[in-house]
Amino acid sequence: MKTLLEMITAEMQDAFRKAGYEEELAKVTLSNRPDLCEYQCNGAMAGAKKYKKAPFMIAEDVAGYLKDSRCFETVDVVKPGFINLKLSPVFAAEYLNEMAGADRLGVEEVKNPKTIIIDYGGPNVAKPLHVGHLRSAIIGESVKRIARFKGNKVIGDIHLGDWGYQMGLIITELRKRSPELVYFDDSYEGEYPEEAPFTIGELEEIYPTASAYAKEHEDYREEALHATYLLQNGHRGYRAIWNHIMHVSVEDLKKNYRKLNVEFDLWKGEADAQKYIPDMVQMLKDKGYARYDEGALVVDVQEETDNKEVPPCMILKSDGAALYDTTDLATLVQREEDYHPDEVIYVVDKRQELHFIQVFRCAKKTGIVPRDTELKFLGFGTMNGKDGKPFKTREGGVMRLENLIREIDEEMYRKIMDNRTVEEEEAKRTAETVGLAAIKYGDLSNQASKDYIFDVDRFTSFEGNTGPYILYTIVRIKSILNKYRENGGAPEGLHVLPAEDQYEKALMLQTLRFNDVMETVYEETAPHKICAYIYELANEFNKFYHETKILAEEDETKKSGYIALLSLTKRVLETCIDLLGFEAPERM
RNA sequence: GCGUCUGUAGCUCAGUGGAUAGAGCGAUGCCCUCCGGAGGCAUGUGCGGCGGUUCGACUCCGCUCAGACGCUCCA
Repeated sequence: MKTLLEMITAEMQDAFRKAGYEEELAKVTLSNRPDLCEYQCNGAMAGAKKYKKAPFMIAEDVAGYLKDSRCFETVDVVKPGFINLKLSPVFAAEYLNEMAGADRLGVEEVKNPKTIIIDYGGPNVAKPLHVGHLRSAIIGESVKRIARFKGNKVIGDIHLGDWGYQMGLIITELRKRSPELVYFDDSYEGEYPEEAPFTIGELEEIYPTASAYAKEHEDYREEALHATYLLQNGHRGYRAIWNHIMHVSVEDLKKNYRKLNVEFDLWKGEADAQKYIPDMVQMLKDKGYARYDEGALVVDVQEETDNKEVPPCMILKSDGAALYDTTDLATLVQREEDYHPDEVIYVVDKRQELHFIQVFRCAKKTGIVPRDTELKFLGFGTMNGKDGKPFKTREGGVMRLENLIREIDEEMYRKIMDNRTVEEEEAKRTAETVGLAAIKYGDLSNQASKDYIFDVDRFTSFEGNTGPYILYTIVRIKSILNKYRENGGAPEGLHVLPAEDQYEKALMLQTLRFNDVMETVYEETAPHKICAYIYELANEFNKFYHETKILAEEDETKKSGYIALLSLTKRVLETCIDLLGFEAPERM
């Protein structure tokens, strides 16, 4: 179904046309003066110059043709030339009922569904997830759900960092500690053990140790680099270790992402792109895109319109090794072969923007992806602590994701136990549900591209613009609907009735906005606008709730209208939080 | 040095070229306290600065100040 703005804009266009003005002026927006009206059109002012006519006159002409519209209760022309609109309560109720009966609450799918790949600029294997990985997971998951909701085919690829120097480091450190392992015996020709010679815990300790050691010891570093080289060139034993590392790491990663309610369709990584590199490099050379610069193979991506220098895209180092430019390009080759995506969205730290500009340009220029493939960079800002500096543990180290989640869950658990007496088991589960909402909402309610301050106290609060507040509102509605059911009522199939007071109308108007909000959210890839919307919606509900006796209403018809409105509000809220990537408990 | 991004209330953040720039937290004082005491009202402070475009600018453009970040062989 059409969004509300589309419907009333159509009415407005009709009126502009009938009054002899061009339709383009007939843009209707949400009012910024709720005391005066609900929706407004400012087109008369914009048209004043063109028609050499006072805006007020134009507005009056147009308003004359709106008097009979079924959409509006009032149409006022004000001061310079504003056309102020109030929605007809009957029309609003009709719209809401239509929403309630439609698929996806009336949100239309896109006309031409796209195949979209989301690249989460993945974590490195063998390193624990830390807070830096939180944002790409949370934002990517939400963007994925939003795009799917609009009818696109979306493929999420974690895109692991599984092929670089860190692998060489781990192998080297492992060799130093246990040189007797068969992987290091070059004469060994048998099968390698199925069991990995380390646990995830050990792995997580090995990497930082090796990394630190290599910085201090040049020969060790050389060895690690050589091990990396051997691995990448098919050393049997190293390849076996690599398989172990992957297996152990991925299992652990899956466990952690499951806790975040984040899912990937693909667990590809840099290693998967390797086999595409040689042909790609050859192509770049053959077609004359690549040139040698100080021994390195590069592709120029500078464009005439640039007002700054854009360094060339580096394909091979002077020693012949591939780099991350190379891998990202080869990954695009692979994706083109496997999925032929219409769009690839990279949800990565915004500091990588220049790198992706280079890769995108190179991919387009050299035909690795077709011209009309959209390559989007969705850069997110840094998650800072309360001091405004990058988030750290109290000791100043990198905060592990598990610990952060545990901290939040414990805080939620305390609050839930304080509040009311629930079984410990339920409180624990609820704490996890609410805790996740607190984290995700805290992150997503900020614009993705900006740095933000992660404030545990604020995010876990049940008051204000927080996840828990939204969940509380949903739980409250659920509770009312359950009571209604217990008293023999059936919330299903009821109809919303025209609003009779301002609180009911306000709640209806806010609920109505859902489709328009989703339009904007999708077009702008802006999950934070969902947050802003449901916060307002929750507020409107709570005001309505406070002013209205719902279950105690004696007029059964009226009561059924309230229940229908609450059911719909609940569905809108639940749909929205699902798009944000979390859910509401039954009680809290 | 060059470039990108950010700058809105004491703090954390919204804000679609339009009318009187909004929330939350914190502060002060009230009200409600009933289907879940996570509710409502009132008071106070603000668009970094200077110009320009426009009938109209937090929003677009230029300059300037401040902060963050990035600038070929690590990702």
